[in-house]
Amino acid sequence: MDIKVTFSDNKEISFKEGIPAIEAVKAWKQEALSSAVAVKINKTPVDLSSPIKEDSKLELIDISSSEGLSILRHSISHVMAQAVQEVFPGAKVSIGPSIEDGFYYDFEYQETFAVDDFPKIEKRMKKIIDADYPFVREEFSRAAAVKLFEEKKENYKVELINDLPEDVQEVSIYKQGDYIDLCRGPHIPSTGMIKAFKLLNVAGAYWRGNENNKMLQRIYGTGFATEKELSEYLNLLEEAKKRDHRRLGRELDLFQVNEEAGPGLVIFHPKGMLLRYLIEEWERKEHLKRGYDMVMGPQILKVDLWKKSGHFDHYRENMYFTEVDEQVYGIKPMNCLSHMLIYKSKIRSYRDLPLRYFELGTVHRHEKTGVLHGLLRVRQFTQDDAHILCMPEQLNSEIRAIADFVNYAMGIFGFEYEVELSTRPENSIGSDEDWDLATTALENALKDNNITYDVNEGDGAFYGPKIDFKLKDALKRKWQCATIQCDFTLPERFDLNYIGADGEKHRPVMLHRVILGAVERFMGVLIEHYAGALPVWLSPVQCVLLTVTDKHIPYAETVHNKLIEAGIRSERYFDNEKLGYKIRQAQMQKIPYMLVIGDKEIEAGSVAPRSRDGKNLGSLPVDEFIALLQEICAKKQ
RNA sequence: GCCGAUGUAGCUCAGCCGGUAGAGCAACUGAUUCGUAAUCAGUAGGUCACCAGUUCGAUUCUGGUCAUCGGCUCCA
Repeated sequence: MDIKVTFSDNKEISFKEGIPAIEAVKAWKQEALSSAVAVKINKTPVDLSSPIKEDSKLELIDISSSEGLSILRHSISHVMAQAVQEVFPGAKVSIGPSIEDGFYYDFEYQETFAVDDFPKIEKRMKKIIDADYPFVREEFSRAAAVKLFEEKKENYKVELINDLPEDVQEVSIYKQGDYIDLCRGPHIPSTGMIKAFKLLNVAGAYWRGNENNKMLQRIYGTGFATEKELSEYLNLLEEAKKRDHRRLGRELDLFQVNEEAGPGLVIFHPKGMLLRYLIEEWERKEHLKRGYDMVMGPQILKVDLWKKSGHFDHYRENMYFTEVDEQVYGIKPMNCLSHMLIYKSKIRSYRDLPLRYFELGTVHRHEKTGVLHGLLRVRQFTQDDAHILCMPEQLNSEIRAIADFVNYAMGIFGFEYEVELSTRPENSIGSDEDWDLATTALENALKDNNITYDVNEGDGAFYGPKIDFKLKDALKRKWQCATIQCDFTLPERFDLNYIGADGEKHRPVMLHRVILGAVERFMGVLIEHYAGALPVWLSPVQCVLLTVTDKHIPYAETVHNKLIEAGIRSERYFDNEKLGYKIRQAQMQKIPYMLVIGDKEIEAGSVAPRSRDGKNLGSLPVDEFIALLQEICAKKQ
């Protein structure tokens, strides 16, 4: 029987039923095959060798597409697994998917793999690639597959098969050479198609991502269609290293994390503190503009209050405690408690709502040692925190206002972000009804505002669901900064009320939210985002005066005073060095403007600005330069 | 917390098989007074992360602790 195949250019060709996709493609466009890794038959990605069984739409998956690349990388991970098992007999395989920038494969092996083993493994991989083994797909019954992997002592694969849903009767396996792996596919036609790959690092990883399970050894690698793309990617990794905020923090003298002081505790140096001050000042003004009240609570509160809020039961392992006069106090890991007490200090009317309490609140959290990371993950940090107490019917507009605020703020810094809705976790407090209400409120607000979002099941806070805003840094890592959490529970536990229009008591709803998140983390992300070259309005030093010789110092002093007077953060660099040297130093400090002062400038009463991107702005009267800088700052550039 | 790696001068890094340490840059001093990314010379600087053990002797070997890095888990 003949079947009809429609290609991507809408051309239709008839074939015998069961013809391999690759043969059909040959009849259509032979040359398209050279860079095709797989095909989609009626939108389902399958191997090029797959038979076409019915009238179908056929699309090629090219190696240059993101889908094609991920198939290629998945295939490389199989080749790596084969190589690892050949080099290290007895190594057990588990899973090996493609990921955003490459792939990994998790192994169990009695000895530990080291980066030094990579050349051996890579050499073996090359051999496998040169042999050009085809990837052969076979269907197995569940039982036969279990038997096969049991014989091979691949207990992780057996576990994977046994955990498949009951209605799954058949599984597919892939072979290349002597290597057999349980895999859904699709794969590239043969190993010879792999042109560029590299193993990157080894790390421990829990089997199935569960910390109660055995830890396996994960080898990370990456692969590309061409050598050129691979080397571009490796260069990018090098570049990313250069903009690591920990390195820049030291080079630009912004902050330190000192072993003597303690892990995860940041010490801000003058320039770092100035940056922080500038961010915080901007934020305070933005909050006042948007109807927030500034408040401030104490750093420690009696343990009973933490018991009342539920933190003691659900967050204790992350908290620090201290004892004063035989009374136990909890050092705050969150700012909400004081804000609750402020609300409770008076009888509130529905006319008072919403109330928006804002605090740059410093909190302490006992984070596990292994997660600490520069400014991005610390044990003491300051949140730009606010708690909004409102009537349920005000939730939607409040959430909208926060989302607008976040959007505005991220726009200032030029960050892209993604939105996630996180739902009820296992260890949580409150009734199902309240969780439903809260989750629906967040969801509706997102929908009403046409905000696209993903759902993150079970990832909410213990007291309520949340909307997370994840922004992307220079290394494409996503960082949670802004978040909105909807909470019916704390108002209940603290018995918060307002008097409604009906004269009766009602329960307000609370939103917890942050815009930048933690100031420390945000600064870390900012530093990487700008590669240390902060915009002028945030630069701790906005311009530096460079004298050509000592005799230019008196004039440069008068210019400096004028700049300082005008509120510009100017620095003097009058050292007895050649101009080129001073420019290099200023350049490495990423100071936005270098003002060269020599005979010409003294004569003209001007400065000669050079921007850090290497442009000379010619000779400019001092007042004009001041006006220029002020204009740039006003535009938050 | 878990897996692995690492810890030598302010920074980046050498230091073979155990005999108490070097380089470049930075710093300091002097000379030089110079026009858009490194002037020259000299000087100083280290309990080799910390604590034990093995040894005649440990930066080097062994064990432990702490910290950092790459991941996992967790998270602002």
